[in-house]
Amino acid sequence: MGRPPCCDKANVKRGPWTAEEDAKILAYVASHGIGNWTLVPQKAGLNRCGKSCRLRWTNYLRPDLKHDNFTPQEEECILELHKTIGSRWSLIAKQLPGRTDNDVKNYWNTKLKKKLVNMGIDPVTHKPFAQVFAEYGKISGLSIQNARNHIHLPNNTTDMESNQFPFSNGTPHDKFMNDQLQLNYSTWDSKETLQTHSFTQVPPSTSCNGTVYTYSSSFSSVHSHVHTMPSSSSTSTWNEFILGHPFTSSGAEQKQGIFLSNSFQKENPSCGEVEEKQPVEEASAMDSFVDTILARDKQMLMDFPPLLDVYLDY
DNA sequence: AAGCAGATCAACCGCCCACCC
DNA sequence: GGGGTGGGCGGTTGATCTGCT
Repeated sequence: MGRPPCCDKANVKRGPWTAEEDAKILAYVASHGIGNWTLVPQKAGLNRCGKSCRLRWTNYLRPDLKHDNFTPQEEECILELHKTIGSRWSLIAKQLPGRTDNDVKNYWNTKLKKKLVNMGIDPVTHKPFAQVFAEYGKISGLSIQNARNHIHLPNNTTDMESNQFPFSNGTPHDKFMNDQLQLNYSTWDSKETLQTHSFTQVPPSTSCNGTVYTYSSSFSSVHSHVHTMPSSSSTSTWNEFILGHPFTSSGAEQKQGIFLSNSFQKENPSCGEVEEKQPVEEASAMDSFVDTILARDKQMLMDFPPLLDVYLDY
């Protein structure tokens, strides 16, 4: 038995708000303030769901909202924060005065995601597609070339033209990656060095109120990295490691209280709580995670030999 | 000018969590 | 401690706008 609906959906108005309804919300908030939204429709004389009233207020009517286009500086903030904490739109929006989570989310989905894709960067991981594909092979225990064979990375156009796509779990991200693979295969070459990207800090003239981050791409070789990971003798648990990892969303969430209040905010008091610029090593963070998973997997197989007979396919 | 496709964004949905009793 | 509730959140939908043919 689920939770009862917050209102009688059959008898409340839905869809676009009229100026008259907006005026009622504004008048109500002006005299009563914000809070107890379930009572707002009744008290304000609106035939709307309370939740809908709250959304209308927070996303549109709030006097402190900006309704103009996103600035390049705001864009850089969003990119940097999304790279660090993922699609935590409300957290990102809090760093952008006058913007709502809905604004940021829409801007990301309609503009920034495409922009990254055009740059050859996977908007989910913020890593070059080539690197993501390479890691897919790595997770499967395959070399890049074998990965290409295993997941049908394109040696030539025929694979792609025959619609054999590697990401086949049916998740939205898989579908997206397949789409991007299709879009990018013609220029991709596994022998080519992999593309990495990083933020370059530009002297603080404008900014997300201070520091400008230029999202740039460059071609370079991919290096393996030595990573910290929980050893079998470590007192920390695997779960703690994952939770504590700054580039997993949960880890970022845990740490946001720390990094969001540190140096960046000092330098950028209003845009504020953005992580200090990370150097190129950041791009390897996901490598670290993947490598660690693989190492742990290996350890498990050693600990539990019967599992050696089981084919583990991620 | 009409029709269509893609882009945009306001609004909704449903889940989750913190808070209160 | 546990259940109920309000509010917050991320994902999704769909109406409208815009540009192209």
